[in-house]
Amino acid sequence: MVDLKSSPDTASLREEELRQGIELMFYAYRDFTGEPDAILEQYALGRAHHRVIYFVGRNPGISVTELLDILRITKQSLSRVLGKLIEDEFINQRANPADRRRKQLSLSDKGKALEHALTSTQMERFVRAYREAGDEAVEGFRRVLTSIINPEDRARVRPVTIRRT
Amino acid sequence: MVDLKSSPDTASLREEELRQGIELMFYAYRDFTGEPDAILEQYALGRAHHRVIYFVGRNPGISVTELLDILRITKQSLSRVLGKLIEDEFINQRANPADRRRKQLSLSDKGKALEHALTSTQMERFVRAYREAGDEAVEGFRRVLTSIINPEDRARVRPVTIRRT
DNA sequence: TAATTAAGTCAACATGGTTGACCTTAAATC
DNA sequence: GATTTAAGGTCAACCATGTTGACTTAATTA
Repeated sequence: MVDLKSSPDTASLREEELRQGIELMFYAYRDFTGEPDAILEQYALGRAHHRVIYFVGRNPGISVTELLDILRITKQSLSRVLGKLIEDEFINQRANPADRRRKQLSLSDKGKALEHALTSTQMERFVRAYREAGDEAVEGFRRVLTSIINPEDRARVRPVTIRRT
Repeated sequence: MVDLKSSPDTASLREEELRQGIELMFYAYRDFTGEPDAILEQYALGRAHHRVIYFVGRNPGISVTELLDILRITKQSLSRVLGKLIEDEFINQRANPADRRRKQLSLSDKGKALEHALTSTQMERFVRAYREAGDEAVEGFRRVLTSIINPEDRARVRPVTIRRT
């Protein structure tokens, strides 16, 4: 437990710092998802489809179960979203030859193009932010956000160890 | 425009760095909202109610229009959520004496208690993360996330200028 | 052969977004 | 004083994306 108040009426500096973190998360996430949402609308897709496209693109050959484990949604919820992406031919599936129950999901060329369009907007946002904030700040950003993630999931984010100079 | 690939087949180090930022945002936001969601369930409230409770608590006397401007949702969507919070007496409203069309929203004692319960879990997550990452990292985290926010909204996050020592 | 696992399906429902039309009250402006 | 504007609210319909629960099929493993 943490003492969040230092006096009855005034918020402590500590509390201000922590609330600032909370608000940064809210506003940053809101704006971070804004541009992709606008693109998705043109394809009659939503944010849920973006997440699937992103993680399939990032993990070619991923199975449905692995995808569920990343997204933390139910199979039924994924199936609606994934079904549409397969039907619209953004995503291909083929059986895993080693275990034919498993399906290997991957992006089609069309899917790769959309993934690029969506992710570009977010990458460009990070390019600007990293440039504005500086290399040292980027390292701090990574350290704090990694610690915000539940310990068991931290390894999911591939670490970038080599430093640019 | 930014060159996001340095070679046709292999993702560049630059692209890896940017994708790492994207994934940190996804996983951190997912876990950051997980604990409050569990508490909200006990009150038959959802994440939307949490956002309203948070920002009304943070800005006592805020008007509906100002709240809409923070949340970026429609009046109709807010009214459903806000209406329930008023009915359940988490939030009080009274007319602004200077302009009686405006309503001043504030948390009741019951609302403050819930706000505290919800926000505590997120503040404790930040306490741990700030401690793990260190003071220098915290400054970097703030700089990067601030730059991720659209410029016109950066001032919404109150800056913490005084450094702890 | 039996049990388990991966995947999928159907149905019903909840939450929290959206658009559009319309109303009331109060304040500001002509 | 009359008109316009602003703040807020309301009703209805719809949509996206999450949930639970029950059940099926095919393939692998014990």
